[in-house]
Amino acid sequence: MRIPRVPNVVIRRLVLYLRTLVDMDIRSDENLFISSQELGERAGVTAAQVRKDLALFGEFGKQGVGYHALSLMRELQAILKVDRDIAVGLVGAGELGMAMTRYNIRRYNQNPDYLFRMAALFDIDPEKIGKDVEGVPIFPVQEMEERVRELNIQIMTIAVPAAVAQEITDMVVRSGVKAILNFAPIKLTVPSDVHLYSADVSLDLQQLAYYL
Amino acid sequence: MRIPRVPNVVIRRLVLYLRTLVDMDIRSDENLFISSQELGERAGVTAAQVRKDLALFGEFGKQGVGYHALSLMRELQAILKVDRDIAVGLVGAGELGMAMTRYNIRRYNQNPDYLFRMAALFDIDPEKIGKDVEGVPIFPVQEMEERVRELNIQIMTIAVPAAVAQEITDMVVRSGVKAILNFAPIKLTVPSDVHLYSADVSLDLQQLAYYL
DNA sequence: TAGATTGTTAATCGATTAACAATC
DNA sequence: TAGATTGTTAATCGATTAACAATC
Repeated sequence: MRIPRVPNVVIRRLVLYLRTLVDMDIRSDENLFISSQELGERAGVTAAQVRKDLALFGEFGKQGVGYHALSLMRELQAILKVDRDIAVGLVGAGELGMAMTRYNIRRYNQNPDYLFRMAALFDIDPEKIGKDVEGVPIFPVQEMEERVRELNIQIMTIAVPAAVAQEITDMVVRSGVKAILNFAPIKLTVPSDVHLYSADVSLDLQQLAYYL
Repeated sequence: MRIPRVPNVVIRRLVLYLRTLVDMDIRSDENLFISSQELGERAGVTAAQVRKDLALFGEFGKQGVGYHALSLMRELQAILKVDRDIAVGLVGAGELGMAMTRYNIRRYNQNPDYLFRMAALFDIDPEKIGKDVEGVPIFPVQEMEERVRELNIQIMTIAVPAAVAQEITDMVVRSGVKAILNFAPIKLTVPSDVHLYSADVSLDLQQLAYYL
């Protein structure tokens, strides 16, 4: 099936639908069907939107009945590519980086559907290098290229100070990683074939302040 | 001046413009003017968009010259209400919560333009209650309503496990806080007069996986 | 004055919602 | 069969971009 260019917002919503299904504990009922109406309500979007989004990728529903919940969950996992193990790296083993890493590891261990596996941390501090966080080794940033290849790291998380974030990003790009999740509060520049998403707590806080 | 309903995306961009100006270190030149063209380039949006966004709130520019950088910065701070001290609370003094708190405190101490002041943490763990994180006290969640009033907490950050996040949110709402930043990976429901923004790392990671 | 850049209107683009024939 | 709900087309809505007169 030919998939047209998919807007970013649609992907964001697919992730939401998937999480809604996962949280519903649908495995308890093998034969559960869910309508676009109900899925929409639970995810916080309209029924029409749900149908439109899903229709972009195929025909997953049955008229008069709805969507087979378990199948839809599997389909969404496949579309979003979260049905396979994904090795994740993190640069900057500071407070935030450590917290993120532990958080991720915990989810990975507790939830068999959560396949983001922390594979390596990178830092410049000689004090930290060689140590590990719950079994995840800390390597010197100089070894990034080598380790990315060796461990097949597909997503790199950046949690370094803003001042060095661009420099580190360039390194990550050179190491061949095509997807970056950035926590540094600064605008990063990457080549067009690299996908960057920036999560910035201080932007979020400032945004909220407007509504006070 | 009458301000029309402002779309959320515009607020998001205003925050971006403000940060761009702050990062430019414009204080070194009292008389610096910046064009919508340049500001747009630095922030990653078109010049027309910059002008349109700003025009929603007033006329800040000068034809043929551009915007007085320092004045624009002050205007944006006022519009976004980040020109005054804002007391922030956090529920869930776990790993992530602690990391966020320390991160915020550090920024507050280092940057005189960053006015989000961590005022209190809340937790249920008797081990943690009574202790403090870099001077910020940890209170029992039961005292939330009282402490919010006493400390004039305006934004509450939620960093508790997903399982109790809605329950805690209801408490936050009862305590009178009108702006919530949520880190728990779950859809929360709040009354329409409460502003909620959810930052979810696992959603971000899943979204990135699609582009692999 | 000449050149540059704003604020704003009009044109375009894209995304959401409504509606309904098809069909389980 | 009757009722329900899909997939999809058409209508609506909103946001972005282009263009340009006003003016510093």
